[in-house]
This record gives sequence, C-alpha cells and structure tokens, in this order.
Amino acid sequence: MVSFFDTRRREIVAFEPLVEGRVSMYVCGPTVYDHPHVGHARTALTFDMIRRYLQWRGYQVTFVSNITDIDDKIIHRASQTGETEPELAARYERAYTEQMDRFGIARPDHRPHATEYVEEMVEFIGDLADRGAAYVIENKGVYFSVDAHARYGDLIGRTPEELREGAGARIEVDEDKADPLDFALWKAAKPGEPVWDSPWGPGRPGWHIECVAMATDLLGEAFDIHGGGDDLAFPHHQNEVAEAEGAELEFARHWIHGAMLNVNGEKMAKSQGNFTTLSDLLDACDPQALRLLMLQTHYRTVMELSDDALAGAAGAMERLRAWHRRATAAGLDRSAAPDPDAMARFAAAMDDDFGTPAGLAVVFDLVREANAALDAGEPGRAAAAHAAVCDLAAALGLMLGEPAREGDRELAAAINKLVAERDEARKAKDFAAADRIRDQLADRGVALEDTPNGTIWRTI
RNA sequence: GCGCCGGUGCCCGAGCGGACUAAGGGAGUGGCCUGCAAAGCCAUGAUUCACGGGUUCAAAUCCCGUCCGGCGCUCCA
Repeated sequence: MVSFFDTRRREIVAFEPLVEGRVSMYVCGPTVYDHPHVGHARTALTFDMIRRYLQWRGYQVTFVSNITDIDDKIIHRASQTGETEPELAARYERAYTEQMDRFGIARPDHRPHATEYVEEMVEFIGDLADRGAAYVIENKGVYFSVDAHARYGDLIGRTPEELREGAGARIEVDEDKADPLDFALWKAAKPGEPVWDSPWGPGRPGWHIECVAMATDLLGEAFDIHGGGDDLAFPHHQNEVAEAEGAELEFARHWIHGAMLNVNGEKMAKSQGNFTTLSDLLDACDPQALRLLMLQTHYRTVMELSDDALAGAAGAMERLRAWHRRATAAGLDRSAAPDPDAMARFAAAMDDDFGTPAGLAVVFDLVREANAALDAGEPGRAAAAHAAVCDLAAALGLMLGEPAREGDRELAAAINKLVAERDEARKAKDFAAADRIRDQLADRGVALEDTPNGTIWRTI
C-alpha cells in the first residue's frame, strides 16, 4: 500500500483515497513574474513523480496545478517593463510551460488561472465574513481573523502563541491588523493596479484564497492530496487551511511538501544572486540526467546542485542508455514479462514515501543483472530484466532512447556508410584503416561500440 | 531570537535501534572480454556514519551538549 509523509499529521500515513481507485491532487504552481528556475523544476518533478507513480500503481489521477497570474510581484515587475500585467504574466507563463515541457513534466489535467476565479473568491470571502471569520480594514482590504482557527500553525508544528512571538522577526507587522497572524483575503485597489469589483470596493484577491477557490472548484470540497514546495507550507498553505476550515470545508486530506534545492549551499533565489534559470541549465545539460539526479535524492531531502553531481548523473544516465542500446541491438524479446521480483522490490521502495533513490537502485541492479545475463548467453533472463527496466524507467519518467536530433538524416546515412566501410576493413583485418575511420568519426562526435550483433554508433 | 531539518567513502546520495559484513550512481585502481577500443562483467574501496557524553544485550539509527550548514517565522517552488 502507498504510504507517505503527511506534513500536517507529521508522520508517515497509509494512503487511502477518498474514492477508491482515484486520486485528486492539487499542486501550487508558480507566480509568473520571472523565468522559472531550477528550484521550480525540482518541485514540479517531485509531484510529477508522485503522479506517475500513483498512475503506475493503477490509480486514476486528476492533477490540478495553478498559475498565479495576479500578485504584487507581477504588478511591480510590469511597472518596470512597461507591459500590462496580463502581458507580463502570459509571457512568463509561456516560459514556464515551455521549460517544464522540455524537462519532461507531464502537463496537468487542469491549469486554472487566479484571474479566472475572482468571482468565486469574492463569494468565498463573503461567506467567511458572514461567519465572522473576516473583517475589513478601511482602505486596506478584508482580513482573515486567525482567532477563528485554533490549530493555526499545525502545518509547521507551531502554536499560534509561538507564531505571534516570532511575528515581525523578519518582516514588519501591519499595526492595523487585529492580530499579527491575520492575513489579507482581499486587497483594496491602489492607483494604477488591476482591479475587480467586490462588496468591499475595487481591489484584488489575496494570494491564499485563490488556491482554495480553484482547488475546491475543480476537485471538490474535499480532495486527496495538496502539494507544493516546502517554503509554501507557511504561511501560504497554513492560510489555505485556515480559510477552508473557516468555511467548514474538509479541503485537503493530505499535505505533501517537496524539499528545496540549494546552489552553493543556499536556497536559490533572485535575491541571493545564485538564480539559475531552468532554460540555461537545460541548455547546458541533458534534461534526463537532471531528472535522474533529482530522483536519486529523496524528495524530502534538501538537495545540493553542483557540476560534479550533474556530471555523475550524466554518467548514470549514459549507463541506462548504453544498456538499452545493447538490448535493442541484441534483439531481445520485447513481449517478455517483466521480472516480477524486481517489480515487487520497486513497488516496495516507492510505496515507502516515494523512495525514488531505492527504486532507482532496483533499476540499476536490473541493468547489471541484464548485462550479465547477456554476457552469459541467457537472452530469456536478459529480456525479463529489460522489460522491467523499461517499465520502471517509464514509471519514473525516464526515457531510455537517445535524445532526439532532428534534420540529420543525411548525416546518419553518411555515418552508416563509414561504419560499413570500417566493418569491411575489420573483416579484412586492416585494423589501421578501421581505426582511421573510427578516429575520423570520433572527431565528428560519433562514438562506436562493436557488439556481436554489429556496430552501434551514437553521437556524444 | 524562536522553531524545524540535516552533517554518511574522493564526489552525489540511500539507510534512521539487530541479516550494516553501510544500497545505488559517478570517479579511481586491478582483472576478464575486445585486433585495439567502446560497452559490459568481476574484484577493490567508510573496522566506520561531524565531535563529545549517555541509554541499550545491541546505535549511523534513540537522548543530551558542542560545532557547522539549510529552511521557516506573512516575497518565495
């Protein structure tokens, strides 16, 4: 049975979906005010992995991930670039989806935008006000009253008293609020900002309310899993919980948070000056190797990104691909049943809080086993291992085929011709000529592997 | 300041009281295979898990303290 660490319960829980055989997930997406960075990729990958695994496990998953397209940062940024807020948001949303596609993150079933849900949010805020959970500060907006929620702080294991003591430690507290923990549901309009009408005057919604509105609209008042980056647990997710429960909704039954990714020992952020855009990184490395590297680290462990680690993962990825090339060249039976023992070990590893490092270890063990079987002339055993490797790699979103290269059909023909010439030379024991051709190909970035079933080449 | 999470071989990184004789990957070294390579296989590598105490029959795993790093404390994936 699938089990995982539930942030709110602070323990590993056995997962039982609300509706048997189905899983509903909501994952906080980005605020589109800048290019996506590597940290976004890690969080997206964490939930992509969870989604794929649950599907592999036979669940029908509904996956919702939003785009926050109105927010202080977007307004601020737009004022700098001279674009309108919608233009800026659309531009960065495009960048986000492009890079996530490149990274192999499956698209969500629904990708709601905050600005499409303002009406629902206004309604929701009205409901909270009717219940006495919200109050108005003149010219500022509508605020949620945290007193209404006794468990406030449970997502990060703190009490309201502890949080009050810490309030203002880092960010100045607005003195107009009744309680330092109260937060904005609706922000009154300032000159020049995008506005929507509301019973409290023109303005725009606060950040937390949007996710509550979108999640409950698309998944219902109760759904299985709410996810996001660790840094969103407080205040964002905590405030979602407060709002939803303030309106007596069951809301998310489980919370999952993905750990941060650090560069040079610190969280990557614009303000730290170590901001690496996903686009730049994906240009500089193999996206599959980056994915493998991230999967080799447990999703709840803070991960350090370094050139050494990336190079190591590139080697590991190459090992997987080399096996796949060898299996293909050997013409292994593609209809072979996957090694059942390996499948069971993989499921056990992943059922235990999505243990991708252990799951990957099963895959690598399988590759060794399969190579050894082929060396020993046991294609049946190799085929069973190969089938398992293919199935498990797919479950993890790893592609074993060579990276696609377009527009080089003529080049391929030319290489094939040289490889054939080299084979002739080798048959004739003219190794000097054969090596000359191999060197020539190497200069062009083509590596050769001689197998009992002929020579395989690949570009490097 | 308060709270939470970490510190494991050359590097990345699992494990979180007993089959740990510490997974897996990368790099290295030796061997086999190969015309030579590449790929692959086999072997090799921490008497030890930041440091100091403690609990236990048993600790990398639990407790206390110290040092170092990260995250959160209403911008954040």
